Amino acid sequence: MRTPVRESRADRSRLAVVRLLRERGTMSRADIARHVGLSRSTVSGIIATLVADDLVVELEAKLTPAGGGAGRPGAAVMLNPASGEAIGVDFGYRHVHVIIANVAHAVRIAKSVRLPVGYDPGAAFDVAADLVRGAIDEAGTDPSRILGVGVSVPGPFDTRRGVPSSGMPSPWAGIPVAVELGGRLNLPVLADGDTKLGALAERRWGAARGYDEFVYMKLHGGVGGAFVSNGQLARGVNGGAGEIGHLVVDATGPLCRCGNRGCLETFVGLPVVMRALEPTYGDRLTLRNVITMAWQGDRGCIRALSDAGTMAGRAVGMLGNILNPQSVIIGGALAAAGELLMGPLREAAAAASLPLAGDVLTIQVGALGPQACALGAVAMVLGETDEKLLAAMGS
Amino acid sequence: MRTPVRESRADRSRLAVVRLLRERGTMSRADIARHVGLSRSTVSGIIATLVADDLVVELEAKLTPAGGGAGRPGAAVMLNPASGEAIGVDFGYRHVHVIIANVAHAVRIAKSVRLPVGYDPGAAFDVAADLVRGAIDEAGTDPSRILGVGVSVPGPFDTRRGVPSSGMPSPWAGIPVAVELGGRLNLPVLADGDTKLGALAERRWGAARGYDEFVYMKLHGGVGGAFVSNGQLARGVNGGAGEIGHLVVDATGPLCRCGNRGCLETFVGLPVVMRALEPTYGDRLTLRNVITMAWQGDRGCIRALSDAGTMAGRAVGMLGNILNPQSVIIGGALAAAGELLMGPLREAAAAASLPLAGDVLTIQVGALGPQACALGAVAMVLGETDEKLLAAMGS
DNA sequence: CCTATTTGTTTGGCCCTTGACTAATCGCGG
DNA sequence: CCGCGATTAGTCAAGGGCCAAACAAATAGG
Repeated sequence: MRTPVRESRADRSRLAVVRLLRERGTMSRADIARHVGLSRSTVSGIIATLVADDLVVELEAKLTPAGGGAGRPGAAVMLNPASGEAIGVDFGYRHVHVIIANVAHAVRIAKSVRLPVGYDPGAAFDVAADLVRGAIDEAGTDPSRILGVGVSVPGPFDTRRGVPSSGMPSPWAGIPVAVELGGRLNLPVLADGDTKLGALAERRWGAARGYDEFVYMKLHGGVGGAFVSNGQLARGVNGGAGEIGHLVVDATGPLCRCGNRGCLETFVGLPVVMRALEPTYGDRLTLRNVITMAWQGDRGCIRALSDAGTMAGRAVGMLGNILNPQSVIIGGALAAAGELLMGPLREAAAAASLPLAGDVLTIQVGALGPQACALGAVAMVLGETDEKLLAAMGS
Repeated sequence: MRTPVRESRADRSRLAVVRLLRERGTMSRADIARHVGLSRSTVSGIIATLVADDLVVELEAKLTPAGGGAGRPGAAVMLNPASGEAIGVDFGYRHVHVIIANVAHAVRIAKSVRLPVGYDPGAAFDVAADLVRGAIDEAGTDPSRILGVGVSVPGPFDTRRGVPSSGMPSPWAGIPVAVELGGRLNLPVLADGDTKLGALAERRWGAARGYDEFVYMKLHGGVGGAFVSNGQLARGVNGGAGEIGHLVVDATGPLCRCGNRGCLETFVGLPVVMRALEPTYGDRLTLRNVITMAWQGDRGCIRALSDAGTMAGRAVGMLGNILNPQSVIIGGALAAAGELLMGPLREAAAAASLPLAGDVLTIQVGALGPQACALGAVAMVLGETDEKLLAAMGS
């Protein structure tokens, strides 16, 4: 019971080559052959057809051979940057981010608009659609060259049904995101959960490049995450895999809206951290303020960040013990606190880790910052669109 | 950098067919073609070569066509049971189990010997080797027809290095199991961790048949487990993935040898349960006694099992929330307590579950009982041996 | 009996690999 | 500086694996 679509071997090979080029940028034909598992001669043929279709260009630059020392240098080939662009939309905790990137995954435009906390998705679609149109204008891109729009939605996402999962009460639950935004933009739209896309982006272009076993942890308005094992993103049955916000880190802790006590989300997460500082500093505080004040030595801010780090670290330790990843990548707005957060986090994680897991585990800050999820959305579009692109060119 | 071994497409196709037949038993050619993704004509050819090599036999029995109603019935083909047998050895908490099964995965012999708790692996190898030789004699199997021996070792296993992982202090840590037993038996030996093999067996022949997202939880001397997601077993970097014995279920609980407080293993697990009953019942109690006494209404025994179930259920809830599996399978000796354990377990799991995860999660007792790990060892041998078998026959 | 449906087999043709060959570079010794 | 072996990249011809399409066989249902 495989995929019922009958795609020829040739098409799948072309697809594999394009995907590889997308991930690695420029490569020689021999390099491609090694990575994709085809022979050099076959790859040469495939590249020839791709060049004929203007999907791939050959550069003058020569690449040093694989052996390092001697050997004929390879001719660099890459995806033709002019062959298309993809748009990433990230509906965040209180922003919408939009980026446009070309098929070589170079970001050309990045825009952002602030939204009120707890905004209504319906209104946000309108804002996002305007933002996207503005970005397209600004980039001067012909709409026909846009391969698609990827959307990052907060919280878990049910990929099978194509809507945000309706577990916790959320304004996004059950909203057909792709349909809503697709209708407004008249472009193909794909959607997935923010943490899954963040992990995808960090794996392709960020701190988890080449990792097959890692955990992505997003410390933001809420707390979420994603697990990659055997090089594959775990989704679970409903898209709930990786959702670590309600992992219990202290069974005697405060009540959580989920009905348990001491969920990670009751200790970490933007609103919790800010509320802890509110009695002292009032409610006009931003996270950016807190971080700079902490760097300047403010004890309260330091403590708020360090407490969050400690509890997150406990969760990291537990996840490390049961998943044994090579790395845990910390993303989300709180990650901007750097060592103020990561120091206590690492310490707590080390204390909770078994030697088996802890000895190999590295804990890193994500490399893509606030753009991670939007970049993941772009990556999703580029990955999913390859097939259509090739099919269209096949004529 | 794929696998450097160059195996021809033809070999891989043959392998896929054999693997499928191993999993499903008897099938028609058309059925195989659908499942393995090849065309009917190609499968016919492959089956012809396998029949010529005596690896596959065609039965007189006819199978009803896929459409249900009309259509020519298919000819049933299956692996030739006479083409080989595999041996599974399970080093348990205080037993060694040995089984012999043929390539159609029918168990022909099952033997078991008791060992002292905390036995020395060196001595256990001798016992196991004797047991295996005895089983071979009893089965009247020609040693040349034995494809290999699979060994199940307690605790995590580092597949890359081929030895039990050396995280917690364990008499098994670092022992080259395959070499030790292979030297004594002069047969090819493969080894892996007990929980990984238990999960493999439950997935192939037991309660998790066809599941691509599930958690296996072994409640035995220690507490361990395994995660399957996207149809693949998670191993992590060191084979530590799935090791849930030190998942913290109560941060204020008793100290654990790992240095944390309230690990699952401090509440569940055979020694803990028995020790709780020791003041009242003395130390001559066996788990079997406890279970029968509990069924007869003994409040102490009921409570001991129910307490274990409750704590295990908390862990199940947490794992369900972060992994979102379709099922959690409970194996190990404690699972024999049935509803006495599972009732409280299910209740605690339900209380801790988020709706997103809990609504789809089923919690079941493993179907293979104490043979699970030995059967997994057999499955491993059969799976790994296919390649050699085909290579040898290719001549 | 006839149609619809599915299975198993046969045949021409495409995709891919193997092996050999040429091209291009590095490192070495002279 | 030049020549030469070693090594790698890219291309070309021969052959094998696999598929699609057509066909024969076998059954259910009307």
